[in-house]
Formats: sequence, C-alpha cells, structure tokens
Amino acid sequence: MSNKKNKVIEAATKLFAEKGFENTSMANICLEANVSKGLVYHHFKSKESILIEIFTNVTDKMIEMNAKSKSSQEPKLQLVQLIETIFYQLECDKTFFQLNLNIMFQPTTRQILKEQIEKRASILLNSVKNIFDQISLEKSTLLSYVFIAEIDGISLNYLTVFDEYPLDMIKQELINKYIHF
Amino acid sequence: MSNKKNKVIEAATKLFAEKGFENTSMANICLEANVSKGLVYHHFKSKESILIEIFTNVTDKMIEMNAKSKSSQEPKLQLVQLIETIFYQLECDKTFFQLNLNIMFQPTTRQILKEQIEKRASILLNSVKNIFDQISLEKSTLLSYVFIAEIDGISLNYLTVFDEYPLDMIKQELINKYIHF
Amino acid sequence: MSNKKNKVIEAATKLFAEKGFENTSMANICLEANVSKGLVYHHFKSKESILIEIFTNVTDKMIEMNAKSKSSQEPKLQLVQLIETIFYQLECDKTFFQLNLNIMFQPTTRQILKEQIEKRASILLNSVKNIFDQISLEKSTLLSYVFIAEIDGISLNYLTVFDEYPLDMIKQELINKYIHF
Amino acid sequence: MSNKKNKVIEAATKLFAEKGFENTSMANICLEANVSKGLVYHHFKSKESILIEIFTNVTDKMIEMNAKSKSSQEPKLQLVQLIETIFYQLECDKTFFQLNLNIMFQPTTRQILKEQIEKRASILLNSVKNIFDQISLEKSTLLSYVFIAEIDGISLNYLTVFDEYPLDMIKQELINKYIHF
DNA sequence: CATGAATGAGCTTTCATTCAT
DNA sequence: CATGAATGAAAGCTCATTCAT
Repeated sequence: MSNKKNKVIEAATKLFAEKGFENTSMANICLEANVSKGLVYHHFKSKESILIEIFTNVTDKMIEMNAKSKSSQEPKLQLVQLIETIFYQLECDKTFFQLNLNIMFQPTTRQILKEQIEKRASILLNSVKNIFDQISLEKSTLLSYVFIAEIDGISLNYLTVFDEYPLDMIKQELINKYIHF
Repeated sequence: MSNKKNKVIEAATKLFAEKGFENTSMANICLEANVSKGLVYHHFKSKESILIEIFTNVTDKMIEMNAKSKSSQEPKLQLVQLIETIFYQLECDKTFFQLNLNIMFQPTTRQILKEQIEKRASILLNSVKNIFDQISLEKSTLLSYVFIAEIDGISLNYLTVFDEYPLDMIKQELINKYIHF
Repeated sequence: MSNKKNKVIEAATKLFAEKGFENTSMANICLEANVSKGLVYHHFKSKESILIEIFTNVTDKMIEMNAKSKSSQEPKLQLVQLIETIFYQLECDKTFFQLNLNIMFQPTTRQILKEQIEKRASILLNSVKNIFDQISLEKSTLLSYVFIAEIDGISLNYLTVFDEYPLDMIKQELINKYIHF
Repeated sequence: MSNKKNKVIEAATKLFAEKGFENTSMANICLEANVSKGLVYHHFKSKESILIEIFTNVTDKMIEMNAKSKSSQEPKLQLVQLIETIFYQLECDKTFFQLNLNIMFQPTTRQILKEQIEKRASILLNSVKNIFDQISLEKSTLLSYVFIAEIDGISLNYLTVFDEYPLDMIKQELINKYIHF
C-alpha cells in the first residue's frame, strides 16, 4: 500500500475521532495528510469510502486477534484475561474507542457501516459465549450478554460520561466478580 | 409558549434523533414543522440553541422527577423500581435515548452540551448513591458506578449493537442480582 | 411629532452614522430606540424613508439658516464668518458630517437622495456666490467653486484621511487667504 | 495568476464601484465574472478579502509610481505636473475614484482598510511635502495639507456633488495659483 | 398607537466531487 | 501518481416587510 494512502487514512482517523465524520471535510483531511484532493480521490472513491476502509481495517484486526486468542486456560482465567486486554486497550487508545462510538451512534455513519457493526457484534458475542459455554451451557448466552453489557457500560461511562472515573477500581470489581463465579 | 415554537422543538427533536444533529438542516426542520426559516430564527438564535433548549428541557424534567421520587421503601425495592422505570422508558422512547447517545458521542454536540451532560451524570450518580448508602456506606460509590455501567451498557447494546436483543431476560437477570443483594 | 417617532429618528441617525445605512438593520434601530418593529413601520413606510426624513430635516435646517444669515457686512468678513461657522459645526458634530459623507458616496443611498443632494449643493453654491458677487462679478462663479472645494477638501481630510489633522492651523491659513483677498 | 481570478477581481472592482461593497453580492460578482461561487471562494477566503486585494493592488501601484516620479525639475513645475497627472487620472477613471471614496466613508469598509488608508495618506503627504520643502521649509507641512485639501475637495465636488462641474477651469485656476507661487 | 410572530427571498460561505494537466 | 482549479448544490443565517391582535 502506498505511503501517501496511509497518510490519508491516518489523517482521516485522527480527524474523524477529534471532530466527528460530518464535521471533517475532505479539505481538512488533505491538509492534515499534506496531499492534494486529487490524490485522495485517486485512492478513495468518496469520503464515505475512507470511513469504510478505516472501520474495515479494525474489524479485520479484531477477527485476526480473535482467531489467535483461542487459549486453553481455565474459563475464569480467560475471562479475566479478556477483561485485562480490553481495559488495557481502552486506556491506550481512548480516541480510537471514541471514534468507534461516535460512528456507531451517528445515524448516518451507522447506516453506512451497519453490516460491519453487526458482524463485529456477533464475533464478540461468539467469542465470549465460547468461554461461558465452558462454565454453563444453559445460561451461556445470557451471561455473555451481561458480560458484554458490563464492558460496554464501563467503557461508555469512562469515555464520555464521568470526568473522573475510577476505572481501575471498577475493573477490579469486575475481575472479582468473574474470578469467584 | 407559542404553538409554532413547540412545533419547531418537536420537529427538531424528531429529526435530530433520526438523522443526527449534523445531518439535519434548518430547511429540514422548517419543512417538518411547516414553518418558515425566519420564524425559527425568530424563536432561536441558532441551530445549536435549538439543541440546547431540547436538552435543557429534558434535564429539567430529570431533576424534577428526581426530586419527587424520594421513596421510603426498602433500598433493594427502590433499585428494582428504578430498573423497571428506566427500562420502561427505554422501550417507550427508543428514539429519544438514541438522540441522547448520539449527542454525547458526537464531539461537536458533546462540546456544546458539556456542562449539562456533566450535570445530568452527577444527578444520576447521587440519586443512585443515595440508595446504595442504605445498603453499604463503605462501598456505595463503587456499587453506584457499577449499577450505572450495567444500565448504560444494556441500553447501549439494546439500542445500537444487537439487532435482536433479549432485553426482558437481561432486565430480569439484573433485577435478580439486586433483589438478592 | 410623537415622542417615539423622534426616538426612532435619533436611533437611526446614530446607527447610520456609526455603521452605515446598509449595515444597520431595522431590528438594530428598534433595539436602539426601544420600540417595536410594528411601531417603526407605523411611522415610516420603509427603511429608506427613515433615511430620507433624516436627510430632509437637515436640508430644511440648512435652508432656514441660509435665509437668516443675510448679513450686511463687508463680503470678506462674511466669508470669514462662514468659514468660522462651518468649522465650528464640523468640530461639534463630526459624526453627523461623516453620516452625510457616507450617504453621499454610497451609490445606493446617493441615488435615493439624489435630488436633495443637488438641492443642497445649489443652495450652498448660490449662498457663496452671493458673497463673491460683491467682490468680483466676473469671477464669482469660479471663486465660489474654489471656496467650496477648499472647505470640502479640508473637511474630508479632517474627517477621514489624516489621523492627526492640524485643523486650526489650516482654518487660519484659509481665513488669511480670504481676508487679504 | 490565473485568468479566472483576474476576471473575479475585475468584476468585483466594477460592481463595488457601481453599487458599493455592501450592495454587491457574491452572486452578482459570479454572474459578472461568469464563474461559480466555489471558484471565487477557492481564490479568496471571503468577500472582504476581495476588497482588500483590490485595494492593496492599487496601493502597491501608488507606491511604485511614487518611487519612479522623483523628478529633478523646478518645484513649481513639479506641482503643476502633479496636478495635471491627478486630474488626468480623475477624468480617465472616474469609477475607480468613486470606489475609493465610498470605501473610505463607509464605516465598515473603512475599518477593514484602516491601515492601508493611513499608509496611502502618509505616502501622498510625504510626496507632496518633498516638493514644498524646496519652496519653503518652514511652511512646507501646512502648504502640503492645503494642497491636498484642494485636490481632494475638487475631486469630491467633481465626482459627487455638482452635476456639471467646470473641472478644467478650476484646474487652470489651481495651476495658476501654484505657478505664481 | 403599539406589539412581535411570521414570511420568504437572498446573503455569505462550505463542501464533496470532477477533471484537465 | 499527483495537483489544484472549477463546479453547483446546499448549508446556516439575516433582513425588510406584513399583519393579526
């Protein structure tokens, strides 16, 4: 992939996260990436398609990571490790999670990425369910939904609701819950 | 308050929820409310100020409801009742919750309503903490954050992540958790 | 004339002078005069007509003053007195002179007040020529034009060209010129 | 510089002079220049900036001409030549002088171009004073102000006050004054 | 006399996109 | 690959004016 195309993707990711998709103009992206409009339209057929490519890249990484992570540990420890991983990334890449949230809740962008959003959700659900299947086949679906809701709720509150959020304490509480399951 | 101003607020609320703030034009609002552009700008100084007025109205209602709801029931039952109320409203007014989410995650609108968002969050936290104080003074803050994360996570998953979400089952699971606390 | 109508005229005069006719809106005038739009349109048929009334009032005063000032003094002293009067007013009412200038040079307003502007010019020319007729019947027209040009040029430079203008010195130079004519 | 940008400048100059800055819309300019609105905003960041560029171009030309015109003639002849040049241009480019006047008297445009207007005034004053210094060092400043006032007054009367102005006769009178100085 | 809700045309400006070079 | 001039639709907003009360 050409160097300049990457610069465009990076610039767009940054700006979409900072200002939102609708408030980022092609001109903004060109300026940030230091390329011309013509070049952007050489690599991408539209502004939407930049968004799609950014989102797809991440989905692909998620699938890849998911494939690798088939651990043979005890299920409770797998849950703990999953929690640790997610919260680690949440802290490392706040902006990126924020971008994903605003894409998912903005009706327009949501519509554009509907299929991918659903795909991601089902990957995550399956991945979590695989773990809970080892704990309780009967309640595994319900437990998975609850687990995901907890993760999403904490992320959401951390990222956009509370100014000073005791993330570590709450993470610990969650780990405690599942380690004594 | 004049009839037409209300029509504008209703139209704007509907469209902001359906299409997002940035994708709703003043022309759209005028068409939906069946009024002229001039009239909208006679009542509101800008598009932003419509959003602010909508959001403020709801915040005010929240404060009012909060003041009224000081129940003298057993704390566990208060939690159950709170859960029931929130999920009832979630199902009744899906669009409105969606509007709130997309406002909170869109950087621009978030900035505009920063103060109000924080105000709302602290009202909710206090309100929940008042209940948990009666259960465990020591852990009440932590428990409140967890409770709110659970509610928010479920709402988020119901509204925007999963196409077919077993909301009732999950609500029941949550009620079970807190009734046996 | 009603009190409120006067307030409108005063407000409009002030704002037209400060911001120019085109940059003053009816809403601005209403706010400044503390009256409603309906009232302004009760007294004036349009924004233009306010301008016309302001300008006409001044023209009428000029005519009146001109009628009174038929002095029987020596012509040179009449010139000196005219110079003194004009410069006195220039210093007293800078804003008002500025208003007149910008009305006269803005093509739109100029067109509206074309006839009055010409009327004023001819009154002034006649008035000055009457004095110069007593000095030199032959050259009186030319001398009048020169005199008016001198007055206008000095006013213009004082009001809008130079930041620190030695008005008094120049006035004295002019008086010297005509007293030794 | 691109051909179309020049067309925009020409169109804007013409229309600003004919109708005034405030009464000329971007749509007017586009129509006159036969270009799209987008193109105008590609070359100029705002309507104001068109005005600034027009004005700056002229100021630059003035400075350039001023630099070249250091003549070694007798001072009185230099004055005569300056008068001839100014009146020649005044007759050639009536519209352009009118544009300058209405920019200088319209409070808004005046504010925008405040610095340039002052710059121009000081260039002209210096240029004239250099000549009068050779006639009378003592009175050169005063004489310069008077000279400029005469020129400006005559221009103003010619351009906007009197319908039939004996420009040539008055120019001759002025030349006579300074040739017999 | 007096108010201010209401209109609709028009304003400046932005923007995704195209295309000749 | 790469540029940036050029387009035209649509955005947010202003404003003189009207009219029911």
